[in-house]
Amino acid sequence: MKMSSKARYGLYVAVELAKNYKSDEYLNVATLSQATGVTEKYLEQIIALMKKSGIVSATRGAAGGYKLTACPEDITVGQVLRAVEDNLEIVDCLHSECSQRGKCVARNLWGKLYDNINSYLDTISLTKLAEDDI
Amino acid sequence: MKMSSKARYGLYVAVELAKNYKSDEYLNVATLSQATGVTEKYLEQIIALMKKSGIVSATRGAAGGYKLTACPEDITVGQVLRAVEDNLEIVDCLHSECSQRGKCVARNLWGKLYDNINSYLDTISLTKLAEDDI
DNA sequence: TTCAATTCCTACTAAATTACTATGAATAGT
DNA sequence: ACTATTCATAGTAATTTAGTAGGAATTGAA
Repeated sequence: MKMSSKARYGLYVAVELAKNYKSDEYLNVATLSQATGVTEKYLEQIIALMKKSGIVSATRGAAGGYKLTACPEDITVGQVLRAVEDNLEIVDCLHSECSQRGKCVARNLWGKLYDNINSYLDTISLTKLAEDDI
Repeated sequence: MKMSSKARYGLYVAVELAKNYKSDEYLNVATLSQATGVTEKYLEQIIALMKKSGIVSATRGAAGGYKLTACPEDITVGQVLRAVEDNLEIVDCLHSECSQRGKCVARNLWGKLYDNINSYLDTISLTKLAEDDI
């Protein structure tokens, strides 16, 4: 059970955008790539997921780039990770087949664990994360 | 971030052994395979991990097999998962390289999340799991 | 002491997933 | 029109997961 690099990079991006929030300017992917050490092309894909989930907005062309759609106090680490890590879901036996068909002892457990993880992650805002106040 | 099949199968095995705990007899891998629907050879490997971590003991030969080393009230889901899922550790940036070298904002977060997950998983005994009292 | 039943050990392999790379179209501003 | 940017999508290499396979070691019973 591991966090993907997308999860980590997603947080890096979120923190950079949080730092830039007050300026109200867009940060482009080249800048974010430099700040985070992740290639531009990979970041594009990660940021696309964040955009899709609504925590980031974008504009194209000169002076284009990305910014947060809300202030960093109001965006949580949980939101970022759920956006970026398609699989925060721990296990997909909720939807798919299972050798135990219905009587799986783990099923309920995974659900509760998922809730537990998310409610923790949702207590941490980007501001807190950036300040390492966790 | 997904639970592996080993994690799930490990729990299946643990529950079977828990059910059998009172009898004080050993359950062999063929029986466990039938009960869980997992191949014998794969189960062997999984149970080996549980044995290595000390929650299961074994004996060979006729009437051999496996049993729990403690009563099911005293063994937690956390113990099983840590035994079986080498990677409950979420991320290994604690030991290895990281594009941010030291100033990684996520590092502390992963540690706290790990603690959070484990302390939850350690509140659930095998007895509770078997009864779905989670 | 031999035999059968079992665990134990370790190497191999196929499938899936992750972590990128690559190409180019669409759009916004000057 | 031109340039700077995001957006969309396809491809690929590396890693991990999930499982197979073969046989050695041990135990208990006849």
